[in-house]
Amino acid sequence: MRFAIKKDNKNQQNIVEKVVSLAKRKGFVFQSSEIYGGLNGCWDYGPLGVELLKNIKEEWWKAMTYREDVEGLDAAILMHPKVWEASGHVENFTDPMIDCKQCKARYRLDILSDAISDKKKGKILRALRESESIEEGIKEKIRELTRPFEENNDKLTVLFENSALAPVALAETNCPQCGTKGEFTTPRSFNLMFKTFLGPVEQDGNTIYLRPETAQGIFVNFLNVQGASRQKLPFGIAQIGKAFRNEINTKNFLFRTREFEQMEMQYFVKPSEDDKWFDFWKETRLKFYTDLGMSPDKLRYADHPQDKLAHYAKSATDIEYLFPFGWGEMEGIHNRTDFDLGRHEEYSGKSQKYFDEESREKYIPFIIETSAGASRSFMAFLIDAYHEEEVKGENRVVLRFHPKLAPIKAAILPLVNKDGMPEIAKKIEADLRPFLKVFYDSKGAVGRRYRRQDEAGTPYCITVDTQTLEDNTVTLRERDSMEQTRVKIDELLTVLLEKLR
RNA sequence: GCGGGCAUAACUCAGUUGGUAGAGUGUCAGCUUCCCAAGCUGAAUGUCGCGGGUUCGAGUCCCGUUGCCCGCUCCA
Repeated sequence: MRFAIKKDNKNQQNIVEKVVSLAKRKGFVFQSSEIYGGLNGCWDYGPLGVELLKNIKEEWWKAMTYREDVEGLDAAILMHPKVWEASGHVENFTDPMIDCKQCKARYRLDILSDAISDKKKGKILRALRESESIEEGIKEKIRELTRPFEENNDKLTVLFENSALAPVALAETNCPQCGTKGEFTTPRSFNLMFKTFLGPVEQDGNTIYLRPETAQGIFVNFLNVQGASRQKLPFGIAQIGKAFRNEINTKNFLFRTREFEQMEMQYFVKPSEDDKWFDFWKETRLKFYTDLGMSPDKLRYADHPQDKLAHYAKSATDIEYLFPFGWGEMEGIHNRTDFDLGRHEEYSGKSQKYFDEESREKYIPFIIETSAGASRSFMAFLIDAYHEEEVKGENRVVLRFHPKLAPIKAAILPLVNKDGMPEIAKKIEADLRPFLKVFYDSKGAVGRRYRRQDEAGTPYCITVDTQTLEDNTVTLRERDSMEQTRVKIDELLTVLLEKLR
């Protein structure tokens, strides 16, 4: 999750702006709830966008589940609250944080509380009790909460833990770094998980979360899938789905959003074979992007240094793409060891061990995770495809998608709107439509229609012309080279299916 | 969360010291058109992001708010 910024790159930044503008105009991406002023960090996929996204997911799904050793899964977004305790998400992301307005230092509230001496806490308490600017109701609350700790200032942490009292207590507290008194922002929880309630009543006991990652749905189903599919180690479980993180900041168009889609595959291996499979998937996953036409020189691995690893990981690598704003993570490959299954065994009380027939041993498998961002890949494929070039003094904008990813596979165009050409073109459209996403366009000069398709990334245009009337052939115009060949109408589907592979 | 910039038609933008909202592109209808966006004719579209305020009068000035972009912070 690192993010390198490339400075002084106005030109490159322009490309994001151009792509965002094109994305809206052509119907790839719209801002969520735009007519109401937009919703921070949320985006909608339009007609072309949803096709591109679907194609990316489909290629990923094939790359994964068409293997004999990977099974598919689609787990619920809502999961038992204990899952997030076991995963560490509850523990690691519920800390209220505050900033000193003066020196901008940021503190976890409990750590700030620890940094204040017991004597000082007692002083704060006295100040609060005597203060004339505090409402009687809050004073009563202070007395009620602190009465049990009158003899023991150490327990006065409660002043900072209670959400009603914390702002009052902070007003009497000095910043440990700069010493300024009471200049803190209001405490806010930085837990990244979206909360909601199961059932109609909003109360503490029924709090549940929107999943912040899809991985846990796979972990808790490990033995279900293994048993049902009769897979033996090593094998994987693949899943595509939405995940939600209540990010503090959203950023860079689709790069950091609060709602996003993941394409995750968790590969379960013998503990001794973890390094081997980590390397295997690292290599395999990079190839996925280059096979779909992404520029190899804009892709790289970014290994996480050993001392910066997440609590669950033994080793980790990101596959990064060189976005116009710098290198950014598209996919993470992690060796999660036996951490996740071990924790779920501990928290659920259900054994998560796998019985290895060969060695006659029972053990918790290690997990190699490949976790790709569908939304981020979408953005990378879109930006990577974007090209501007000069053709006869004109600027041509063309999206050079790999044919497998192109939203529209072919456009059918009558050269002119007469002499029976539209009728023939309509017939071709009807014949192709059951097999391919095609588009019919007869409006304006043919050159203009070609350019419209270039902007949509359509790899082929089929043009019905005078010669068609004579010999039943059509012009097949290729997007990138703009070259034209003639193809018999009868052979069109076969030729296209071959070219689009 | 902090600091800075921006917000006018679908897109890119203009709009002088406050005085009835514009251009280009695109879109649509018709004509024209035999291969790479600029032919002809016509048409539609904006409570100038939203909410207040100042003023006889606000796209323009002030305050707030939302969104986008940049930097910092954050990103198990």
